[in-house]
Amino acid sequence: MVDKEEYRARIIRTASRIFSHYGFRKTTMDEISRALKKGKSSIYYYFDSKEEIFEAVVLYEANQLRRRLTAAIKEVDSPPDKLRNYIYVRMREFAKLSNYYNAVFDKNLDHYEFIEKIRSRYDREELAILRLLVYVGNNRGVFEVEDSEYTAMAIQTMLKGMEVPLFWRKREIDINDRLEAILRLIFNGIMKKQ
Amino acid sequence: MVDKEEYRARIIRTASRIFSHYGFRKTTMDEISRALKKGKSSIYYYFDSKEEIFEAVVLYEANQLRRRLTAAIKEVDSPPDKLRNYIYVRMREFAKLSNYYNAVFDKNLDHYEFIEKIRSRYDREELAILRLLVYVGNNRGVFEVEDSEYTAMAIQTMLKGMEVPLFWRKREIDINDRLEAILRLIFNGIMKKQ
DNA sequence: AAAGAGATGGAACAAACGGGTCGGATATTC
DNA sequence: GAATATCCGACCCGTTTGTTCCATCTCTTT
Repeated sequence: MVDKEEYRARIIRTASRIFSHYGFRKTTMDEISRALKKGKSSIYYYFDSKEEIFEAVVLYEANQLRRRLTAAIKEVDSPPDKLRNYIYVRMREFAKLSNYYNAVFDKNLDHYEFIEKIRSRYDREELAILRLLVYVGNNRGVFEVEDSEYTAMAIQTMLKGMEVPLFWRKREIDINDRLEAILRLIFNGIMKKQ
Repeated sequence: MVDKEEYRARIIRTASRIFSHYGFRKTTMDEISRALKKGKSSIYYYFDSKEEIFEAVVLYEANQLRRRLTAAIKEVDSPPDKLRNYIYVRMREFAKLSNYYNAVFDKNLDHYEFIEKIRSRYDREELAILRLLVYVGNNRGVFEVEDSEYTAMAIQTMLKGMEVPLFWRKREIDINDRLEAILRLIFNGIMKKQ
């Protein structure tokens, strides 16, 4: 009763590890159960289907992502450092998550409208974070922008733009260069000239 | 005629990329052919079976490994640096190769005696490299050991010991700590005290 | 342009795989 | 020892996948 929820969590963590490596399609229930040292059918006592596990995993990963991003921001104090940290961690984490995306875009993406939900909620949250960062930096006089809201949206657009090659290209070419370039662009366009 | 061999090489490189990510079992012929932008059946004009491709890939990777290891040694001059470089690169490359191993140990390992051949040949080569490294270091007075041969064997044993958690454990715990510890051990047991 | 070798891919197939079900075994709780 | 919670072996059946066959296509060579 009590530890049923705990066991669900354990399944989620284990499945997450395997999903993130092989994607949804290539991960089998047999593998998950073997990793848990349980019979395949036992898993169905905790979850109704493979997809349900996947949903739970995606939700779990989304929360992890949120945790890490907020941690990255709290780690440093100045707004530019916060922003840089945020972008770095975001890149790193999204790269790790790319297997989920590949899994989703493999085929039949119709079944995964729940991801869109998570996604759009995350978008709103991210925008709020960016807006706050820009706003505070502006107040402290280290940034100098007209409108925090629209600047935050512009930054988010760039970040989203960086996801595309991350999720669609095979060869991981120049990701770091690209990251540096975008950071330079953001900061040179945002930092107060003196 | 001429470029048939070239095309085989291209298939090997492409298949290698996919195999190294998903292992033998989870990699499908369809994936390989799609990555090559060819029909699935066309591949069979160049290779007789999936296993034959896999064999070619393993051979190819073994050669790559050799190349990188010798390069790592040539990169620096002093024997301790050479040894450290060698071990670092060995670790890194073996970690990358772990998927091949997982593929092999998945099931039916009986079919893969050709890997044992490659492996034992590689063992002999590695021992020769280590022996030479220790020997030269000894001559230059930076190492101080009784017998190069047996010292080299001891080092090789340690390195092999490090493969075990790499290939069998799920969570990649403390690999770097372990590496550092082993490096310290080797050097403190080997460096000339002054 | 005919012939023929080199190369390609669509379609079909048998075998294996894999998600999910079911009935019962085993453990735990009361 | 009944009741309940948890686990699993065996099975089902639609799908996947390695491989083959054969019709086509491309490009020399004659």
